[in-house]
Amino acid sequence: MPRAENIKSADSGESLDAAGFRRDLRKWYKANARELPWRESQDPYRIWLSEIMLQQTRVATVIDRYKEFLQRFPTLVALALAREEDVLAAWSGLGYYHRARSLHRAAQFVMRECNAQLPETAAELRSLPGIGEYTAPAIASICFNEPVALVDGNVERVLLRVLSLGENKRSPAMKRLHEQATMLLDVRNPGTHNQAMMELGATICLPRNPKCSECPVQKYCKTQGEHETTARKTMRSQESVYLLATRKKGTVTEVLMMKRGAEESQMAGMWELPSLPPELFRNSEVLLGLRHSITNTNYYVRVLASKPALMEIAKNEHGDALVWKRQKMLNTLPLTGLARKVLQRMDLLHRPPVHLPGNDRQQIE
DNA sequence: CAGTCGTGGAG
DNA sequence: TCTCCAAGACT
Repeated sequence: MPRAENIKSADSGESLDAAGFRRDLRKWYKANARELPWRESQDPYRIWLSEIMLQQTRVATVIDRYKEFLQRFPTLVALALAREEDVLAAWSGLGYYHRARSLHRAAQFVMRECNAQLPETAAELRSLPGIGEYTAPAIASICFNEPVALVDGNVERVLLRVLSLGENKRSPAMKRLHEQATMLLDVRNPGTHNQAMMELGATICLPRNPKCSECPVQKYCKTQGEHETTARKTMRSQESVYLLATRKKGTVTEVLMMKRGAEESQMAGMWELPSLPPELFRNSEVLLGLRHSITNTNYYVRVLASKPALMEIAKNEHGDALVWKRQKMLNTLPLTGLARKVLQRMDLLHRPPVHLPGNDRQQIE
């Protein structure tokens, strides 16, 4: 239990040595910053892309996908001129597909209305689709040196701990976090400072088991890692069954695929394997079984091998949505993450759809 | 403004 | 195995 004598919590910002905090944080960051692909330049398009990809997505997941995406769409103009289908294909498996659609729309807007130059202030950036309260100052500070603070999940956690503000999302303290972040901001190096705050949260001030002994700003911290966490929603379970049907046309292998409706709330317009009613196949022999969790639902997935009877059921269920797709073209489709996983595991998916200049290595098999 | 939107990896 | 949740945005 916190001590009631801790009377400084209400106006904690005042009692913190902001200048010292900034200095120690900056020194630590210069010595310990991870080398990440998006830290190799300040090119606005590249920083922008990285910020969108990193939304609710781990650094380790993003690194390769970021490089591949840049190979495929090297510039803002290249992205703007692409078809949405191809943008989604490059995003396949990353999740939160509205990010890819927004990115694409914003690129088209910037190309047309801004002479292909990204706006340079947080306020202007904020009006672009997909750029919100966090991403706008991130781009503005990193690319254009605008002295604006940001609060992402990392910064929020760092500030709550350093200032001992508790975790109640509805508390007035929560609303003042941006002011606190602004107070701490290094206005001469805003981009570096903002990244340092996030880096601290991502590598030292971890949600569970923070590494306080390694923390460069431990002496400024009121809680020393004590931090309550709120309970999460429990996961639900749901079973699902998919059909994996292939056929040969001469030497060409084809796979039966299905396109999700444009009005679907999840993964609209993306491709997946034809689904079958799970209740009919409780005891069927399974080609592949796996679990796939989406938001707060665990999907227990069974994939069945093709039989004529199953084809009939699928045809009745989905009709014209079913399309035979050439196996070699599958990696150019915007596949759902689950479809990608299944096809990958069945060895039906070849290397990523990236044509590397100067790398004409042939497909294996 | 609370709900919704994906996914994979760590512990 | 199961829970947690990551550089949020949008409605």
